[in-house]
Amino acid sequence: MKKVARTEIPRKAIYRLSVYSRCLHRLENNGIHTVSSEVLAKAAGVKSTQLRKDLTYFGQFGTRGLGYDVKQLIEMISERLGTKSLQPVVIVGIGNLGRALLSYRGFAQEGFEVVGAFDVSPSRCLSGNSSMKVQSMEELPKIIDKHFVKMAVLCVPPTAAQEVANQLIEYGVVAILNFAPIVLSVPDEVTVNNINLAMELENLSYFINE
Amino acid sequence: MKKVARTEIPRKAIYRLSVYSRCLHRLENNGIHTVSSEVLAKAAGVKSTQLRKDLTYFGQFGTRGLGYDVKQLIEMISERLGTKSLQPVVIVGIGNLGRALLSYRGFAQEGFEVVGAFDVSPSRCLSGNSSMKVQSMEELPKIIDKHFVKMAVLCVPPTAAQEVANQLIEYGVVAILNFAPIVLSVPDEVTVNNINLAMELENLSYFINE
DNA sequence: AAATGTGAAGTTGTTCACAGCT
DNA sequence: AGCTGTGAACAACTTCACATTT
Repeated sequence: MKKVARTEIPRKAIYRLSVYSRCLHRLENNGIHTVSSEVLAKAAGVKSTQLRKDLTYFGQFGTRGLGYDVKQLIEMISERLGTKSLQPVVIVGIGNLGRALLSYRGFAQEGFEVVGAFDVSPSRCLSGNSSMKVQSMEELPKIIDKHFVKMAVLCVPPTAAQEVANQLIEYGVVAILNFAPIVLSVPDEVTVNNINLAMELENLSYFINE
Repeated sequence: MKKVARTEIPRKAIYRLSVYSRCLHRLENNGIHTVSSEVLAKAAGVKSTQLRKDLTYFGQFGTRGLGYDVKQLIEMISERLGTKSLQPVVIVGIGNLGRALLSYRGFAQEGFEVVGAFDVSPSRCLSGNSSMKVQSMEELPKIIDKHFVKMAVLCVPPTAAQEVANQLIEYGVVAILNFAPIVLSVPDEVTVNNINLAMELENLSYFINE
């Protein structure tokens, strides 16, 4: 029975908030201080009515006849998304994908700090061009505790994914970005976002046939 | 006015087809030949009514009182998804992510063959543990032509993404898996699936706050 | 005049209830 | 009896139309 007030905000609206945020940053960099829903919506690839509706889920931020204050909207969104302060993240499973994510500069840019990289056999993982040391799974609880980690990126093989997820949750993680192609079963209070490359490709494949 | 009959199939249903397919393969490996919508739905993490509805978008495949023939359903789905034969794919932009995808074994497993890897400066890309040679962008049209490539994975920096997408489309690509965090504008007949790591993280971040 | 905010209408997707096979 | 297939009810999300504010 938690997130009562929040549940009524469509999940898709929250995704769009991220898009708006990116567009707003571009506008800000171009020295633009005020933007109408019409213009921002176009930049984000949505209808202006949808943008306005999305924003009203969180309050009223515009000035009628004028539009929205770019800086203020950015503030508001990053507050609502919880990206105002650096969010600590661990990456578990340093195979090809895990390694790529470790050296992905985007994390820091978007307000996430990778505070740990873990693998069952850390020695196997040539850490590549990343400076982060890969640690064994035994260190996981320590690091999660020390940095108050709430978020994990899961790149282990599908066979290990559920077990590792269970561990993460036990140690206090409440949000998992799951790259393993299986359906994780987790308690209600844990949020899982799945990224499944094979599924995306198969989906595209469908649309190729006419 | 194309895909008239297909447009009415919800895109989400097509994604779920991929999930069902994976579950069915697991069942098949366990020597199970027949499955009810109830059981398969549970494995896929959906309601049984939804599974049945999804399948009826494509026809009738079950036997009342009995269930579905596992093998036959697998056949049907792979046919509808267009994964019966190997689908050729090119990867453009061999940075960290591109390199990871190049050495990702999942592609072949799921019916996709990477027939080319491209980058503006191929020499920069230490091809890592993959055996595939990285080629310069000039080779792109040749390879697309030679292998009848319809699908591309786009891993270039956001500033280059639109331009490269335009090229791909010009050369005949009609489906793009886009990792660049921008909204690509493409003609109607081209399908784009976006994967945006930052957005997924931000989205999770929202759910961490209670 | 210009642009937001929002109830109501419309659209899309999901679940129910049950008829219809095997 | 058991389980699929499906029209109808329902729920979620999007778009419209317009009242409201600056």
